[in-house]
Amino acid sequence: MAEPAKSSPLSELRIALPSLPLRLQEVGRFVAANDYDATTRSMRDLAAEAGADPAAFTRLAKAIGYSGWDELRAALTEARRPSQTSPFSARAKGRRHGPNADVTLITDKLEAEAADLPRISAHAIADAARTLHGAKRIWITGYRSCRSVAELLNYELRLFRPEQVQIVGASGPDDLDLGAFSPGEAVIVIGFMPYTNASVRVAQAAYRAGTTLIAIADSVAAPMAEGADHVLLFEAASSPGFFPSLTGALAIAQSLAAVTFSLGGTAARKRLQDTEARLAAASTYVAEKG
Amino acid sequence: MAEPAKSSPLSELRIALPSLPLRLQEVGRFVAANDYDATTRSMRDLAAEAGADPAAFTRLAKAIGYSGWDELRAALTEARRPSQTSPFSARAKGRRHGPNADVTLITDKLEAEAADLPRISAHAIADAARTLHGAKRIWITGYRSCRSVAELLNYELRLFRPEQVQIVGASGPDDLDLGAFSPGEAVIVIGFMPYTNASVRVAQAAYRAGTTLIAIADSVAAPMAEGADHVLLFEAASSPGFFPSLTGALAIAQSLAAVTFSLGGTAARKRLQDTEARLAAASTYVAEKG
DNA sequence: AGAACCGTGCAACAAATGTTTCATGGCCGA
DNA sequence: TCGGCCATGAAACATTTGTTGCACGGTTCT
Repeated sequence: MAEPAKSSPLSELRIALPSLPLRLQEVGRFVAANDYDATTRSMRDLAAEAGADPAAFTRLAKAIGYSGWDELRAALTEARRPSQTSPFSARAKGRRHGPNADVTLITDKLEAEAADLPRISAHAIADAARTLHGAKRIWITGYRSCRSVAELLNYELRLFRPEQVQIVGASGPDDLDLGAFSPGEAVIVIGFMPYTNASVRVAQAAYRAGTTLIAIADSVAAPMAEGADHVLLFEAASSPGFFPSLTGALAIAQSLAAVTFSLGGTAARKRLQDTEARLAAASTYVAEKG
Repeated sequence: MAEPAKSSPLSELRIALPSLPLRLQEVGRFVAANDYDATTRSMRDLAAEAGADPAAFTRLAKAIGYSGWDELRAALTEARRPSQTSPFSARAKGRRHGPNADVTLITDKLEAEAADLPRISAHAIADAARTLHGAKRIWITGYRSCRSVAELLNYELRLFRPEQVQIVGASGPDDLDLGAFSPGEAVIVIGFMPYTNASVRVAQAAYRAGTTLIAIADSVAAPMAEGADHVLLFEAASSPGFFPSLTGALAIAQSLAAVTFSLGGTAARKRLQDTEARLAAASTYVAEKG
């Protein structure tokens, strides 16, 4: 398992796709999108559903280096075969060094993050969401790496409450927004150790302004959690790697948005539909293929 | 006698098994034990491996109530189809509308996300990281909600490779950067369905420019994955909630950065220390209390 | 413009598929 | 022991499979 990994037939297909004739690209995409049917149903059957010529499948297979459709399909079925590789196999080998050290690192990291997720307090998130639901306005803060989480939360909340949500500092220096904080509003601060001075300043301003303060942090002792009405804890340091993990923080943010949306009921749903309709009208997204 | 509920073709088979002729029992057991091969390989092929007569398979199918082997195999194929069967029946059971509905939603969401993390391909990430390690320059793209993941990846990579990493469009319109792509560089595109037109444009530009294209997506059929040298898959839709989950994408990004850092060795470590020292000198962080 | 080329759909091909028939051999009841 | 029954394997069947040759239409190069 030391070699650069034999690429799966699907990735071979994907790599070759752009350099293929138009019609072959179509069927290639169809195969990639329906690879399970590709392994089970017949070539003519697939051709009928894809609205293409049966011969195109044979030609596609040959174009990406197989002797024919039969061989491509055989490769696909082998790739799909339920692997008997137990999730512990990688760990059982227990090699910390050598060519597989990277894979081991990733596996450990993912497993640690997966183990941390269920430890997040759902009750705390639900409570915080109720607060958000009642807030007149929602401010979101996160600096450095936490900025990414802040932006996702901002993005999702604005899908159904566009005028009431914004990132601190979005329209000018952060300091300008700090003065705008007022009671009845909610401020969300995201951070973990080492804590950024700026985030603590925001938290303190929020507290002094009498807003509802929600902290997403790695510890109740975090400085931005002081005086917070809600503290949502995640595990940042249990995962290996050179940098703390933000997976937990992101999961919290997503759940927070999901419950807030749920509390919003019909009104929120309508807002979301409006937003989606506007995006569709602007043809932001790639049209779905039939 | 009432007909047993025909849950799955396999259980039908198991029930009828004892009342079958000896030879048919053998074949039936073989099918039950190798149902994946039963759906993919041919009848004669199976017969050869089972050491039985091909006709026995037709007779088996008829004996348990199917019109022939074709129909039995079709039933087995449908039973094995991956998408519809969610690994967790949590979603199947009706969502409660009581006061605990929110907590249930969060718990389900976190559990689903935790279950998806270990399914991420560590090998694919390790391969992609090796590519990043050798890249002269790294471009990162992600639009709309994926922007958050893109920014985190950008942030972490810049900690130890500051001059060689940047987000597409960071210094002006995206289009300006597209022209700057050149071989030896790597372009990372993050996206999931529905796919943004802009991200597809970036992917195509990257492909045409001959850069190494790395796609972080929810499907190998994603348009930005076409022609990609590496595709890192995450599960976006398995988690409940009004919006797809980005937890998997974030986990991938973090692992990617971690392994790339690891490959960087001493040089990367030194760069990281320099960055940290600079941040400390600017007193970005709250001083640790003794 | 002419010619060479390529992508594409159609139709015919040989091979392989699932099914059925038939002959055989063993089993049990009369 | 004979006669009917049924399970079983081998071979012949019609169908479907994947493949390939061919002609048409469009593009590109000379």
